[in-house]
Amino acid sequence: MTTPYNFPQDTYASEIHERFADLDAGGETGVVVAVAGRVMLLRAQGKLAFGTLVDSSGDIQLFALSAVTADFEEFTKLHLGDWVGVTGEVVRTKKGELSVKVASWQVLAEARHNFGDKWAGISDFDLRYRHREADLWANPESRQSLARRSAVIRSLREQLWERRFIEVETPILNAIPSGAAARPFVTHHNAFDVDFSLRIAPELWLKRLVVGGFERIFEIGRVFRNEGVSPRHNPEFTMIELYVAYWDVYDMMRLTEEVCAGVATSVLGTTTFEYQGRPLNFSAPWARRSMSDLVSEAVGEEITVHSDRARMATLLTDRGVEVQASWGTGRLLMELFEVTCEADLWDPIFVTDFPLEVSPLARRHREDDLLTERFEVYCAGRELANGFTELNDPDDQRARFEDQARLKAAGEDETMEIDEDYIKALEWGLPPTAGLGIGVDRLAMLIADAPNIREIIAFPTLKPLREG
RNA sequence: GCGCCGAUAGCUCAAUUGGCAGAGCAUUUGACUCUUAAUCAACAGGUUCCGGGUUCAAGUCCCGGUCGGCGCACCA
Repeated sequence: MTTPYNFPQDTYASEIHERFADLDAGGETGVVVAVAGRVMLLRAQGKLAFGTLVDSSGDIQLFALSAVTADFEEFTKLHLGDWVGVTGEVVRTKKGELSVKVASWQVLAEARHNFGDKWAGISDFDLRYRHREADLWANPESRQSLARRSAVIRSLREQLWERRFIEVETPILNAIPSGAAARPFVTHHNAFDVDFSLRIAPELWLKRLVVGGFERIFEIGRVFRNEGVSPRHNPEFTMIELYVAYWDVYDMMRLTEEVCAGVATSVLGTTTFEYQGRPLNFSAPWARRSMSDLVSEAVGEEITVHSDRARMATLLTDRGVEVQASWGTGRLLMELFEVTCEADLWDPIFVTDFPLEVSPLARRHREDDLLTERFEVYCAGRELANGFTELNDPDDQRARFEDQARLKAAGEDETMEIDEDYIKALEWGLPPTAGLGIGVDRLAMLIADAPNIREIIAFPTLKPLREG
């Protein structure tokens, strides 16, 4: 079948509804429009036919008559899902349905597969994710989820632009993956004959740009972590990281709650909304609690990084966690937090004062040597963001990397590698700086009320089907 | 990677205790000048995810595998 190379569409379904809302049943307008979309319903009835044309804005009825419509017989044989371009007058039928009275029409593209049951659509997860294009068309809520994701990212950019941030890009191919504790994907560069890792975080590169003089920067980009999938984890996901010179973690907390609340306002028009049937309040300011406060409350006794290690280990063992010999009180505190608190945190909250032991890139707390000026935001029982006053002392940074190396030697799987280039960058002078990372997919999940991260990723990572 | 659950027509789903594999929609054919998930009539549509096994008989029971969902782990 030869199909046209273009079609002079001049309006959308929703525009027709807005413009001719007042037209009476049986009324004519004399206005000829050219609309395009897919035919999703078709009711042929002898010498009349009614179709429902769906475009990106909504739907409009097509009203075809054998006396008026070119190639009427063929029109009645259109398949559901076919793209058509239609030209005709806007009328309202006797029964009151606003319609385009089809004068001429053409198939723009055939649909050789159907879009599922016209009532139930497509619900099989495997089919939906492997052929997302069909899911997106068949299930408007899928399209809405992705549209909301897009609106979230747009809002983030706009709010940062308003605050004089500039957007930058840093390498995805890295000789040394760093900036987080995670296993990387490894790939190979042929010309250099060397292996590169896909980035697990852009963090170190971004701070090097601050050293270079960019005082307010952000990057929105894909990061890759070689780990399992879950309703909240995709091996490649989108992260926004931003850095502000001269700020500390407390300045960054204010920005975090403002920007996230701003996203909710611009996408949903409110900072109070429902996530999975439960009210969620994004209104700033957000609660702030130290990790040790939360843990102490949960276990019913005072626990801090200065607590007795054996006691903390016992508390963890009682809760079924296998305690490693290499863990200090900092790691134990965080493990306790994860076991006793994380899942119960619903409205966004800054969990502050992270142990130094688990925060190799964050600056030492000004009031406690075993803590850092680091927070993580938890919301709906999961981590949403991570921020801190950046460690800008090259000597301390070297010592932290060396601690990581010791952990690796002690058998820890995921630790940071010593990055000499990064230490050298710090030696050129990183001003006091605060940094923030937000999991964009997770933020989008909350805003789009998506139960599963795959819903807000256009093409989530799937296991390929094996041959045979 | 481990555990639980699932996979039946293009789509959405049925199928009693192990007893001839079905419906609606879509497709095909026909009727119909105001339909709204149009209606009516008819035809067609199956490697019951794949491979073994038990049985007179397997969609159903058993074993192995594939993919997916959820939980755990890994990870944030």
